[in-house]
Amino acid sequence: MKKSAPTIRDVAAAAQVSTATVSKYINGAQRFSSRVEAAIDAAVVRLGYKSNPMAKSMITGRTDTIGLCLPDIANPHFSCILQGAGKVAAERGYSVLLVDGAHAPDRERRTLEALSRRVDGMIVCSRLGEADMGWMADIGKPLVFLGSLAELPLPTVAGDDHAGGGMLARHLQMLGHRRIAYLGCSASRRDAQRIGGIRACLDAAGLELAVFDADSPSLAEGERLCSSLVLGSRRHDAVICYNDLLALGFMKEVANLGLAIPRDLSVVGFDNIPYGKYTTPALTTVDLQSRHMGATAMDKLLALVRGEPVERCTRIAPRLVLRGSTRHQHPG
Amino acid sequence: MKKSAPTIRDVAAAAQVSTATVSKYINGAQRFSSRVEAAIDAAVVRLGYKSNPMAKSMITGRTDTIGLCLPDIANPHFSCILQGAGKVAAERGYSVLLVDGAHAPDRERRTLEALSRRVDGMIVCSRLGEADMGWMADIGKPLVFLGSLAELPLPTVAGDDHAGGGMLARHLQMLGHRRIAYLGCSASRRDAQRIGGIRACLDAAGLELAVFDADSPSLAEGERLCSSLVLGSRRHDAVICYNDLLALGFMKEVANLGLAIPRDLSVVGFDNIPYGKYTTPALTTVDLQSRHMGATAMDKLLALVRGEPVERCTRIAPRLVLRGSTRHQHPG
DNA sequence: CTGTTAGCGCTTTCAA
DNA sequence: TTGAAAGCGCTAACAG
Repeated sequence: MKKSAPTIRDVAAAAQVSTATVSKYINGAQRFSSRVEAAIDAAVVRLGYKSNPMAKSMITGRTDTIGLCLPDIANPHFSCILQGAGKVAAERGYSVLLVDGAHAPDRERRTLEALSRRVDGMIVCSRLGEADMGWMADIGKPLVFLGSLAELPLPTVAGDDHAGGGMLARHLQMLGHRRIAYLGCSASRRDAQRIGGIRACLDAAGLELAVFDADSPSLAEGERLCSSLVLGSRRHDAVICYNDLLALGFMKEVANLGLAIPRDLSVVGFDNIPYGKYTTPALTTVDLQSRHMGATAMDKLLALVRGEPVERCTRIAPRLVLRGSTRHQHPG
Repeated sequence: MKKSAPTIRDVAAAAQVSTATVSKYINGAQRFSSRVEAAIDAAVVRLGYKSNPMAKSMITGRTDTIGLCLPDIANPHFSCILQGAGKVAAERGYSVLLVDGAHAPDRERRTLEALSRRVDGMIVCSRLGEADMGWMADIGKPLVFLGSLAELPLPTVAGDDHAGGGMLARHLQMLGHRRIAYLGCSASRRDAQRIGGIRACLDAAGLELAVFDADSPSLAEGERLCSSLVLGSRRHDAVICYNDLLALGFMKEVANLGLAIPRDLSVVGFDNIPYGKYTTPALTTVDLQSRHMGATAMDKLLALVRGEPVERCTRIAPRLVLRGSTRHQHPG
């Protein structure tokens, strides 16, 4: 019976070499005579030696782990980002330490500062306002921010929300819609940019935009707010939702209210989550390329970790995905 | 300018006490005279001292991190499990190291063995057959398996797939369906149990079950296989899908083929992912209580980590959720 | 090519 | 109530 897991010292003793030799050989830092290498290999196998990653990390300062902080993992947009980032990390031999911002939105800073000591770098998507984020720049580890920043000099990966909003607005406008509403979520950091893109387009055409605000960008909120947009005094003929979750909830309730999409109104969203394709009608949306966004962020962060230079802002071009929830021809 | 982050030694020097005192005080392991405590507090603040978690872990052997291995994070069933587990972990001061089994299904063992050295315990959901999982019992860290096991003496948390299948079958049968098909996925470990529960129920009623097999439990596979069930020689009047993803894809394609649910056939699934409620018609399904399952597994694992005794198998009772994709009365 | 020698930052007896 | 000292398992100079 062994007292505990074998250490590098046990291996060195068994192979009749020094611990330094074992260390270098194990880490592939150096080659040795075949006799020595064989002896080490044998000892490792016989003892069932496994290097202790904590001890190693303490010395090297590297953990081969990346922290990923997302505001809501249950939102498919974010699970896809996670999936993309996780795939790249796995390919490069990194693990992912996940933080669900929703669990402790109040002490996000403390959580992330603690996290920063356990990882080689981190990708952060936060609902915090930019003014409350200054500390991120001083976190002491490479950090990639998911989303666009006006002032903060952090490397970012972001979709173009302004452009996406514009695409949606233009599309609806070309379809003949004139009374457009926006079901937004001011708690989310990209809300303002999306609204900006929509307004820029609508203003040019002399159209108004009625804005409604959800408490959270969720299915339930989409349902809850539906009637106030649809049965309100002003009859909107198109609704742009902050994201697909809101849009899905909204569409469901529209049907409950006895109206039909796109006959009575068009509905569109943001994100292109997989489920928007499976509703009836399917949801027209802006594809933010979540998976690609996650992969790109991880790529960029790992470059940063290696000390390579990176461009500060990486933009991922959005794409309009046309489906049944918008009319495909001008209304009569 | 500092050469590097302050260590416990710097704090001890600044507070004029020994490192042992600082260590014990910081960890709350012991109280000291108020003069000493104040001096340490002051030094910590002034120096901005943060304990190095790696060094600590090396000594204590604890990492305050739990490993979570899931087969597909993009599947809402699993993101909900992750969410439930992550919430409990966060509440208890643990971090979650996530492994997406899909990224390296071939070398799952190596990945998890490496992971085991970095965590205090792990929750694993695997598509491996039970025969190829013996090593999990010897991983050397507390482990909770997500799913049921016939032989392996691992603590588990699982839904009752057999019962769930039975509920679905009985429901369809009571609705008057007689030509029932199962769209399964033999690559998934729970497929056999679900089919077993369905068969047990149908056999008793002298009904046949036609079984089809998808390559993966995904939206796309549901779409792909739809026509072969629906337009095949035998006209099934009800289809039980292995999970909601398959069901959603299937339902979409049924509509494309010009048939109507539930008029022409009923469709049901497993999991109760949030999106099943937002299709038209909404999907009748078995709620496996994913979030609760994740939370329960984390709870159990943390008890194990603390060395507390736990019951070996925790079952979570499934619940039938009736919605529009099944007829609510007997057919004419 | 291989080994010696210092520690990394922290906890933990054991003494005082 | 406090501290001295001995490492945890490993890597990183620096010798030879």
